[in-house]
Amino acid sequence: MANDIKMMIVDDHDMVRKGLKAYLLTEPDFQIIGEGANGKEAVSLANQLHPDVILMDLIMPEMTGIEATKEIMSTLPNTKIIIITSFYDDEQIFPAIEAGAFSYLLKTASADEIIETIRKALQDESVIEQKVAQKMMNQLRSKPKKPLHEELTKREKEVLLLIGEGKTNSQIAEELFIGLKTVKTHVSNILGKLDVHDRTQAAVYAIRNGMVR
Amino acid sequence: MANDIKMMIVDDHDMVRKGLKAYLLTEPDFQIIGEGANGKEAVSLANQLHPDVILMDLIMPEMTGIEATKEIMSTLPNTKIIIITSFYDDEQIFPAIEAGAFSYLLKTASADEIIETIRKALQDESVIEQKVAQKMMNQLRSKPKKPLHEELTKREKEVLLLIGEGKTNSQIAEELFIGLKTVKTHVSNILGKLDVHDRTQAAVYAIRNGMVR
DNA sequence: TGAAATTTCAGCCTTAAGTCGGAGTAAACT
DNA sequence: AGTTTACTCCGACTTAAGGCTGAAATTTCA
Repeated sequence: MANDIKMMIVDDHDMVRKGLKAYLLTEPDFQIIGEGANGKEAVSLANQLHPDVILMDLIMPEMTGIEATKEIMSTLPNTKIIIITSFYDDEQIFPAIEAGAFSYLLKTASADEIIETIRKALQDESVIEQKVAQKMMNQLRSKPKKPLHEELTKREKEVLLLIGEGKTNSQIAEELFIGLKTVKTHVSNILGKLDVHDRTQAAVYAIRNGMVR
Repeated sequence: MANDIKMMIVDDHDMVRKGLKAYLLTEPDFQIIGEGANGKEAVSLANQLHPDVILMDLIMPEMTGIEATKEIMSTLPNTKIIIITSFYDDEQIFPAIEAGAFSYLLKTASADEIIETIRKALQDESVIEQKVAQKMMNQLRSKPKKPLHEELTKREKEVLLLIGEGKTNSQIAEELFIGLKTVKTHVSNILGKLDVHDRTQAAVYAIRNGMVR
């Protein structure tokens, strides 16, 4: 029908797409016009099909949900993109919203929550899952100064990457062709910016935030 | 029916469970007798329901799939546990098999693959996804010496867990009510067994192998 | 062009981390 | 009973890590 809501589902797990479909097709006016398994597919499908709503996962091969969101928003800014991801990659929420995502749900959400989120999105109301919002608040409360992580410089990211691989300062110095003292300076700055107390915590942080691998 | 295959699905994402169900209920003799959202639920449900097959995710709150697998295998050793997890937590395969998992699939698997894997499991044939098997081979090739990790003792695992959270030796000592020297001894032994040179590498190892979180 | 940020490096100082060797106790296995 | 394994702890020693201060060269950007 003409008034049906046209939606796309983007997730690299076929069975998650099947599950979402099972959720959504209980609503008579919901129509699923396309499915994608990664960000690239999402972009090209969106440009062909012009969906009203896109349900999108974040972690996908080829192109992440965040990159895809950015691209889609640049050509189809009226599309409501709803991120549906797992509890374990929170922290991604700020980049996601910055990229243009409209709502942010967890995969643990119930059918009703998802359906409600979609309907609200069409009326320009954002939904951010309580758990995620809570985490946001905690993060903001615990370090009111730093914007989550004070942006690391390019060099600092390189150093952090090597820390996350378990390298020592002198190994890092060799690898980057700089002095040991310089590495120490970078490490000190990194620890300060990430608000952790030693390299091990920095490594944990780096891994948990997908800056390594 | 009496000859139906009784199955349980364990995953913390309701929509993944829905998707799997959609897959499985296309087979007339498949019967889903229970669903669980974490390892603890899996254990108690399994003890009540005695399923033939359990489809289990690895990363879950409360109790991981690996721990749950161990517990279930200790009381119901004839249960076929099939791990269905995402591409991003490979490396887990050795602990999973050690724990008693029978087959190991990725969430990207198709309906046919999953159904086939279940039928083979009932005939005592294991299935390990090709991509995963490939990674296994690579890992074995790169370190043929140690049996992947010389078994850590219970205490050592506790210590490693805390290292993986970025704790210092004295913090660990306090938390476990033991002396600093004792912690150092444990750390030294852990580093030796894991064949790494410092705690940061140990933390990375622990995270990558799912011993933390 | 001038200001600000980044990258590089130095010295000094403190402490956490890790190694080595030794040792006692309790529990588990043979 | 005897042996092994795990857990606990000690002392002495070496080194890597990290804090603090200061500073020069380079790049970036307004």
